Amino acid sequence: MSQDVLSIGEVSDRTDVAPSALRFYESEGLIHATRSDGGQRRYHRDVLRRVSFIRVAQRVGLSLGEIREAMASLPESRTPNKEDWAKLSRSWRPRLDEQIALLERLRDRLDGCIGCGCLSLRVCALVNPGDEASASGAGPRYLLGEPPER
Amino acid sequence: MSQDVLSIGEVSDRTDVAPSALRFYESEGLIHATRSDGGQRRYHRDVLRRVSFIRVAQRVGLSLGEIREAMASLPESRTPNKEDWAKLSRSWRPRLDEQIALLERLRDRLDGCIGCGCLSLRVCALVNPGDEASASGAGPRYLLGEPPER
DNA sequence: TCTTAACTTCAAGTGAGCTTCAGATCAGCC
DNA sequence: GGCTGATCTGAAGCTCACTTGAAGTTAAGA
Repeated sequence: MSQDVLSIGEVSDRTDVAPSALRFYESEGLIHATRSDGGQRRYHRDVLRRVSFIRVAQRVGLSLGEIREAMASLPESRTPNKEDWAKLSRSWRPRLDEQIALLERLRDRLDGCIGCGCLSLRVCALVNPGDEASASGAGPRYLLGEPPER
Repeated sequence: MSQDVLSIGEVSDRTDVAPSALRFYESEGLIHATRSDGGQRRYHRDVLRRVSFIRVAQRVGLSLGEIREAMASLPESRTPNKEDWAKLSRSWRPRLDEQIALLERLRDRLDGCIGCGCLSLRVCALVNPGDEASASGAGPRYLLGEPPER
């Protein structure tokens, strides 16, 4: 088949994404397919990039909903080009930086913090890393010099 | 109540973990409680540390099953001390390092890779970061200098 | 033409990690 | 003793991201 259109099996083989997942993505509005005379899915090569984008975006931590939203910003009037995709994924940068920073904090504080009483408090930055208020406000007690609980 | 034993509400308040989740953890064998005469759960202060450990371990990416397994290595004969917990969490270090490295690779290659044709191939390291064979074997095509697909 | 692998749909199932609900009981305080 | 909020159990429900199954159809190669 492989000239201009791809069957679901070919897309599956080339993206390493199961046919069932591709059908699921279609049902969720993430990818699109035309149909053969007999009703089988026929994909434009473009879908390979979309599927790959989905997989990478998932690794970045995006939900399928967020990914659909992100892809909605691609140009509809023409096939998205390299720069369109690159622009889209550059927007992940802050998110990635944040995630990396979180993991590094986790790693670097592990030794000093895990065993201490502060872990039993809801204000600890390790336990509630997303809690900005606690991080800059009340603050992790072990950083503020409060005695551990026990 | 707060002297030596804690009610489920108190544990919930202090760990910011819902009572339903605490019951669930108990049913999964992750934490333990004694009972009052009337049958209500009574927790030893120790449970605060266990619950906090569970939450932090989840952030590191462990499943509840792995966490249960990890905690099984804690001494049963005595209340685990700071060093016991610290030792346990130090074992996360390689895992954290690995995760951080993965995200950094992702971040650093994003610009050069996302838009390129290699993303449609199953060998791309961004798409299949866990695939050791492809990473060191066939290798990401964009690194090997193959022309992009389109 | 025949064969058969690949494809179709729709509904139901999976697994992780909980939450919600209903109806009943418990515990702390006046 | 009585009130009221906290807690109990067990079953069912939920979200996410898919997979599986059944029963039937299509399409590519000999």
